[in-house]
Amino acid sequence: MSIKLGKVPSIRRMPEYLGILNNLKKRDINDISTSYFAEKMGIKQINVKKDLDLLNVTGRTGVGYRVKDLIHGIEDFLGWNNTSNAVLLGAGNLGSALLGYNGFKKKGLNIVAAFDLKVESEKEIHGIKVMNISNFKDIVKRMHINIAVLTVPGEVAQKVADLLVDCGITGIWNFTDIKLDVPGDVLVQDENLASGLAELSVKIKMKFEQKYSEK
Amino acid sequence: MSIKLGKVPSIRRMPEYLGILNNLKKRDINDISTSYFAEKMGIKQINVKKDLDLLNVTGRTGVGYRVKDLIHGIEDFLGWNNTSNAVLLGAGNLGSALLGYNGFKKKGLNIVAAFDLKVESEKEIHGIKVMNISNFKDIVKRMHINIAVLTVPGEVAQKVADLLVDCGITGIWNFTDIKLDVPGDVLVQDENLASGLAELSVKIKMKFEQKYSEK
DNA sequence: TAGATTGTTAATCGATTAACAATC
DNA sequence: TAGATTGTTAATCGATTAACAATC
Repeated sequence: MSIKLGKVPSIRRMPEYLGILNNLKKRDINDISTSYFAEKMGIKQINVKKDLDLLNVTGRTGVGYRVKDLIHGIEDFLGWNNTSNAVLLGAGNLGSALLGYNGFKKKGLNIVAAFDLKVESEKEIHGIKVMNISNFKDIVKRMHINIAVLTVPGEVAQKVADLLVDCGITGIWNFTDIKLDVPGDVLVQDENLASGLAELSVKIKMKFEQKYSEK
Repeated sequence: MSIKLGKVPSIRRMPEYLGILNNLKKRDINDISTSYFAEKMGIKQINVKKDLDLLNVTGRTGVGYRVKDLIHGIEDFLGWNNTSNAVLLGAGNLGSALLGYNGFKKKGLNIVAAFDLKVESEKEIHGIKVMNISNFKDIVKRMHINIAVLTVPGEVAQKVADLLVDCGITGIWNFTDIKLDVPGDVLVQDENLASGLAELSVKIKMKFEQKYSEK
């Protein structure tokens, strides 16, 4: 599906604003200006301004924005005010790590169950039930699941994705490095660790080369 | 440090090309065209063309590129042909998961040791030694460490980053959601899971709204 | 020769940045 | 009134896309 998103970089910055805002709230600070964010985040003030313009929030000229308004504005914008039920597929290293991450609920993601090909009898990891994948269809039918977090080994990723699609799941957060082949109405968000490492690698390489060309 | 990178999106796509290429190599396919990548990756052929133009590799008009040349070209471009030694800080859920990921070495990253605040006596996770962080300075001094993978809890992230800087480490792959405050010559690559989830959340929200406006 | 594909230059699009007016 | 900051429009920059020539 080709949804016209626009502003992807702005969207990706929103959680960082939210983190800063929640911190301010904790410290009972009620008003904040774009230049504060800019300084904290190491970006330009005008960039922050443009990002916040996407929200349905008005600031007060000469004063700034209300922290409370921005928090609501961003949660609204991201849809993090009403929680989505999610399942996790593949309770290996990475999957287990994600099950142990408590921050998801605050981010509108409620992992209700996990499934694995290898798990025989039901068990729990970090308080979340892990079942054999054969139970998947039943559970999904009973609950309203919006998102599947895919952390299975690459070799079975497509097969599991097919099952997800078959069960009517239309949002997949894909942590495998396989490019999934899914129908057009299924959303896939690829999370690729290697991209970040590639970026860092090139930066290091450039710094190194720069160092030696400076002599 | 403000290194002029240019082409960040292209750099981030390189690992995916590499994955496809290694697959082709395994299948003994020697030549490949840009349109093959485009189809596999769901992007435009001309986009692939431009990406490969960054490499020091020439194709043959009417035929395509040699798989072997592209693999070498990308590894060279990313600096993944000579391995960097790395340490990991914070052997919690995510840290342990990363220690268990075998793919890093192929990506030029060799995690030689891990450190944790809570670990008392030396132990091993996935075959990698985990020590108390008090041993950090000694170990780093003895080995040539280029990169620190930071997976500690947010509360101690800045403190640990200070230690890293103090020990002369100039490349940090930051998995915490804290914006680290480091000297200008230290490279920080932020890996922010929440950004991906934000993107997916907005897409899902838009799909939902679209669905109901279509009636 | 016809087809496929690289190589290269130009056009378009979108994100960032700049400039300045409006207003608390 | 002066200072700070939002609001808004225009300029710039970089990435993607288009077009076509060159060549195997």
